[in-house]
Amino acid sequence: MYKEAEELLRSIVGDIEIVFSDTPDPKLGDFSSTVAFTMAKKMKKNPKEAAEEIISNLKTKKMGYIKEIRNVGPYINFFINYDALGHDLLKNILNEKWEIEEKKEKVIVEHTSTNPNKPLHMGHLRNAILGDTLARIFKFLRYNTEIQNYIDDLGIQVAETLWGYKNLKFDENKKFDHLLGEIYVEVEKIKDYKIEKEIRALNKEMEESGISREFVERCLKAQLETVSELNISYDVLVFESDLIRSKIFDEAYEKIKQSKDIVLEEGGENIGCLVMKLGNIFPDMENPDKILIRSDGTATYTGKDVAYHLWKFGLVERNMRYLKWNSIYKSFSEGETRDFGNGDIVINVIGVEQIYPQEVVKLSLELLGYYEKAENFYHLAYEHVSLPEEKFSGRKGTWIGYTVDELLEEAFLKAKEEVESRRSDLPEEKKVKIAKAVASGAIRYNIIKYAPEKKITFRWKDALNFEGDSSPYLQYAHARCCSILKKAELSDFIPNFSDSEEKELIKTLYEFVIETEKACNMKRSHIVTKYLNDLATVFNSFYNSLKVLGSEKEAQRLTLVKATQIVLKKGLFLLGIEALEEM
RNA sequence: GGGCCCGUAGUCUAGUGGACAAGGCGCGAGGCUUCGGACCUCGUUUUCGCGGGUUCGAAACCCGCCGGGCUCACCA
Repeated sequence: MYKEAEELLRSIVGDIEIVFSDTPDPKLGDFSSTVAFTMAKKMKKNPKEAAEEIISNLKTKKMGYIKEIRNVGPYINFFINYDALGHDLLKNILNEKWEIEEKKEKVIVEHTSTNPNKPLHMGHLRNAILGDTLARIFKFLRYNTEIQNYIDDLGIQVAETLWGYKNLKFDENKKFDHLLGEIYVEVEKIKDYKIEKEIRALNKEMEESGISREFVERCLKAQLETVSELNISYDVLVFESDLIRSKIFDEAYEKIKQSKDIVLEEGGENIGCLVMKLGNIFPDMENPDKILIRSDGTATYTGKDVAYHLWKFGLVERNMRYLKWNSIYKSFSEGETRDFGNGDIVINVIGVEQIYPQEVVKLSLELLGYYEKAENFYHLAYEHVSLPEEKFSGRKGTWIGYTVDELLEEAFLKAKEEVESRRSDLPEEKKVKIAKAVASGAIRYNIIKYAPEKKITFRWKDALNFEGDSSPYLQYAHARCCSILKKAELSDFIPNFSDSEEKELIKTLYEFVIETEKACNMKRSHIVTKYLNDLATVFNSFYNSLKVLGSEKEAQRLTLVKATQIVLKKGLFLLGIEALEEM
């Protein structure tokens, strides 16, 4: 439809930018273009005359989904042939034909990547939800998509927790990640010089003998249980220890040394370090050099990240082996070979505080001559979730009381209460199922609806809001569709979409793929939530003012309901939210 | 100090050059003999942080301020 309008205009105005926007009132048209403003200059006329001239030239053109083109002052307004559009669109939606072409690029989305020594809290959750949702959008748009979760199993945080686990007494009956979280907070509190020394020794032992692997996996398993309640999963868990053992990092460091801008310092304060020279790129910085390998030969965080990304982009020969762990693969010392990594596009969901180090990783790709890879390296930076009073801190333990498990439990209780009061007729099992889906959906929606660069202050009132701009609002609209559809059979009809509510619904349904593509291109998933909320609003309005069952136009309205149900279900799936048939 | 991000009604947010700035929450008034009231309709409240500029047109783009945050380690 928009394509048709663009082609029509293009044939008159030539090569200038054409964008469409909604009109303020459907009486003026269904959508409009402002090309007349741009053309007015070229034609040396006023915009209104330019618009009139463009229209007069379009008069002779053949039109399909466009019924009429008219100018309102300088605006060129299009009227949609809803019968034609509705007929074809509904047919496609009912067959789930989205007309999306298969992409040849492989996309790797890395998200979560939480240290495996604590339970997930709201801050981690935003990361996981942003990543999972974006990956779902990429998959829907037919990209080959791989989701990675990077497990830093050799870090000092794990060492501290392992030390505490061995030396301190705690309630062993707790969920393992919660237990470790409390241990970690305690160790941070009591650690002195002597303990720190022991922890460092333990950390060294971990790196050399792999004694922490089982411990880390137990914690990871508990974390994965939590996110799976929110329909979040991964394709592969990449353990840092395996990247080291498989010598992928070594190979990557050899490669890095080949760049003339990454040098082994022979003097100065960084003597003995492998350093990325960024003076030309950041001339204003006091100390623009970035150390990748320390003078003692160990890699810095950024150094490891550069190496990891050479692997992600398929730029090292060596690979790891993998074992299937439930439905997810994990890297392991033995197992099968799999084609993980080797991506064309890499998206990292990492907090805003890492904008600079992420920029350095991108620059390293450029310095090594991989310009195309650098171009396809995206840091999806998101702002943090904070409590009204302070920030979440793993060390200080401000997350206690706000873990994802506690949030889920709280949301479930609230949802269960709602279901009880509305649907006491349902069997217990069903009520629980609905309450779970409502709780999980409400949490996901409440986080993904904000633009990533917005800070979120966590308030129970908002997180447990089941009305208005929320997931239950969408789920309810879907359940309504299902309820109607249960009462009648679909049948053929001759299109006659004459009511404004029908038209509005068709137009909104048409926008689904367009909006999803926009969300994908901009890497902003909240565009999808906005769209679905609009769709549900338009549908509810349609539902309230027009009768479906028993009306003269039952067949076509029923088909509209069916199409709405399918799009809502698909859209909710993109958000990782279950589309309930009743609630 | 350099770089980046945020500032839109009481409150939270959408809106990266177009027609009167759009929603949610809150508050107020209505709507089931009607396909499910987790809904709908109407009302309330905004000099889009401030001051310049560019443009036929600016919440959006440029410059300068103000307020808040992040960042500039051989830390992770």
